[in-house]
Amino acid sequence: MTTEPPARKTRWQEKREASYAALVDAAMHCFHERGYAATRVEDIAEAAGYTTGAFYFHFKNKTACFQHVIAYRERLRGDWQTLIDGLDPSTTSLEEVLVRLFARFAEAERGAGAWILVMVDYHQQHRDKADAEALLHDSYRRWHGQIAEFIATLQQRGWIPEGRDPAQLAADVFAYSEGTSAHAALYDTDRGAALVDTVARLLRG
Amino acid sequence: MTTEPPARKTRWQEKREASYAALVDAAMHCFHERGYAATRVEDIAEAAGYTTGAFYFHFKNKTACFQHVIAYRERLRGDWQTLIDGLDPSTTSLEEVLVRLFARFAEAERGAGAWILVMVDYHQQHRDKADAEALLHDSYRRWHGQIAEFIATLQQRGWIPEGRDPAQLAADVFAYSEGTSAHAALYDTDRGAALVDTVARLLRG
Amino acid sequence: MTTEPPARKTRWQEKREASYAALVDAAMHCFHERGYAATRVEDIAEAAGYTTGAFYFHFKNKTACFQHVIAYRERLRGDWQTLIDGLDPSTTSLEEVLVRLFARFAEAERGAGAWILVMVDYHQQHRDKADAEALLHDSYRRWHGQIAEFIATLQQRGWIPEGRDPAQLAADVFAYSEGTSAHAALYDTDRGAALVDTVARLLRG
Amino acid sequence: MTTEPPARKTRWQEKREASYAALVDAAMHCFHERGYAATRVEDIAEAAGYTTGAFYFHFKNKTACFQHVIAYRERLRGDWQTLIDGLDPSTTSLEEVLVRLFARFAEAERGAGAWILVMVDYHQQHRDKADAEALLHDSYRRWHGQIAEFIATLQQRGWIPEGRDPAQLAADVFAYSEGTSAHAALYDTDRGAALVDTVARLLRG
DNA sequence: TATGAATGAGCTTTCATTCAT
DNA sequence: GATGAATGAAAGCTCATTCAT
Repeated sequence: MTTEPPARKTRWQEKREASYAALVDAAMHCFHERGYAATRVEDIAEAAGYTTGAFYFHFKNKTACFQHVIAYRERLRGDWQTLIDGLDPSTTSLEEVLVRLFARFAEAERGAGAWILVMVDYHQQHRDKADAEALLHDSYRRWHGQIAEFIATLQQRGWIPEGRDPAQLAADVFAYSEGTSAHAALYDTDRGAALVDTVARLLRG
Repeated sequence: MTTEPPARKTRWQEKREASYAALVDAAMHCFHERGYAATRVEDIAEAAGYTTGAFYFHFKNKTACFQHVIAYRERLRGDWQTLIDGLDPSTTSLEEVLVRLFARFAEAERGAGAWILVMVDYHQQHRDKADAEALLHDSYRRWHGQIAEFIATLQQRGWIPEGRDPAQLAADVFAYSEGTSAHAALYDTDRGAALVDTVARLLRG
Repeated sequence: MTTEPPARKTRWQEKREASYAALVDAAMHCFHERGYAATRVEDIAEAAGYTTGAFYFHFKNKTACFQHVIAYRERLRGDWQTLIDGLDPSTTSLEEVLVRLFARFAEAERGAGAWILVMVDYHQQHRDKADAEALLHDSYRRWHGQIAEFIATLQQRGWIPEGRDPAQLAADVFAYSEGTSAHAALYDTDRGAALVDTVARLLRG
Repeated sequence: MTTEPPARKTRWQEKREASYAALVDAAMHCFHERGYAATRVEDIAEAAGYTTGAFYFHFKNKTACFQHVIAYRERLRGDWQTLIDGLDPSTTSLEEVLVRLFARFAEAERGAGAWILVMVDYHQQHRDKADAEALLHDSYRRWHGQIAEFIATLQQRGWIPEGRDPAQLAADVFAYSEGTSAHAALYDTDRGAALVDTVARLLRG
């Protein structure tokens, strides 16, 4: 009988979540297109169809918004490590696995790739603000952890030789991948060409 | 008879060159410490012992100043490719060469390393300004060209197997190196550890 | 037969009055703690256990709310002039009367003393808005009138000499009292010390 | 021979001091007319004939500007305590002294009287900012100290009976005076009427 | 050459108020 | 009666750049 109050609350909740989602997504794309510093709060709000007031209803400030974007990206990434479930080295080469993987990431990023640039931009604006930087570290740790796990699986399942430390391989592959991303964006370099090939070389040792 | 005017002119020139040099060097260090966007013109002038007026006497604007810093860094780098003149694979391992190389670069940078961060920062502030970006491309081309040349020499002199395209190897090594730099700065990651080792692996194929 | 509608109406009225009372009281305390300008409408609503919407149901705007607080304070003050009913100069000294009086006011204020600060704050935000200021004048007139009446009684009942104009004495005592309040708040001065003593001197002439 | 550099420096200095003086004076008048909170930085700059940028060249922020205004007012006040040098109780009554004194203060304030209102306003905006408040305390201490000294002189020179503590008398007179100022401004009360008379009563005990 | 006061556009953030539900 | 998401108009402050000297 008293189902109305909860229903009402849900309405607000839905509305709130919808506008929040729109803002976070808009923020991600604005940051991607213009960089962190050059993106004005108003740009984000406008891109989401709201005003700056709405922005500050959802986020304490621009920094906080960025941190929500980081979390959003992790959610988008999903559990990509299951990508090789059911695959086998005898039928699917390492290169093929990598091609699928990068394709998956590209798709999950929804057009907002080369994110390393945004991370650098954010970092440059928050030098020596310990808590703002801590977020970056945590984010890296999670990413890196997932990659290392995945590499360990590749080793166990016979795609690549065992022996090398998965954590180190993960750091290498991650750094190389982001280095090429950055160079492609900064220097108009061709990233795709050798990416898979070189990553495969790194992994095989 | 009229030896004074030229002498005076020289004095002025010297003074001018001295202040120019001080400003460019100060700019490099400021950009390194705070990033491009966060560095104020006054910071640079002050660090060099001058005022903003002097800055604008030497540079059209902040962007132009950055471009002079880029050129300055190239000058600092010098002709590092001669580093292996007189060395031999039989007495000096590839790893040793790389260690010396990175040491040399570190020294030439005068404490202003992880420059990739600054490049990204600059890039983010100049999106879609064709001429500002062109500078970056040129700068990359020169760097990359030198590295490729050096790698070709390593191949010819027997440090690494021939066969792979030096240009591609250069791109890979460069990207990997800068990726680790960025990760070290952003995520408080340990760069030195595997750097030489992984670069050697990349080069050896 | 139709006893329900009136009952219901009463319920609503009660509810309405309860929330109104809560809001006015919360407003008084917020204004006291943070000043008029620095108090946000949301602060008041929150302190009363409601939301801004409820606030605007009861008050046209922040200014109107303040005016209700003024009226509330007058109600709280009550008919303090009866405080000396039954007392006599032969058994109760002027100083004793004053001590009781200030104690009574302090109690009625419910912790929200030094109200002069809030009045000034409100006044500063409403310069040249005639109607907003008129409220202050009326409020003063009532306060001052009550004090003058009380002083006249003190004269008639023999606590203080007759002769001086009660209205002027009231203005003096009021101004002195509020001056010390303000100084105590602004300059961390000790108010209590000489208050009663000096007021007594003023009254005795 | 080399008198030019100092001369040049003086030029800048003069210019700087002129604009500083204009800004401080404009700030005082704006604060007086609109209160502290309601005065925008742009109002001050504009009133002085400059832009907000110039304002921030001279003051770190609005708070700092206010503090300079406080110092300015102390300078304006000058050494008013010498006002009775050469006067004598036998030829000049206490009331006459007070009239001259208040006239002197009114003149020194250059139209920016009832400053207590601005002080309250400032105080309300800086609650619990220890350093901002410390300034108020210091300012009070100096004012109060001067008044106490002056009252001691009045006692020694025979204008008022000795016996009462000059510090306490100073606190009383100061509080009363500012209380009437505030009431006059807030409640459109007539201040001048009894001011001198009541202050004299307070001083005579 | 170099100074440094001044400009002015731009950005982040706050908050009284509204309104559909 | 009450909710709370959203608006929009400020306001404080920063900083690249200019210019008279």
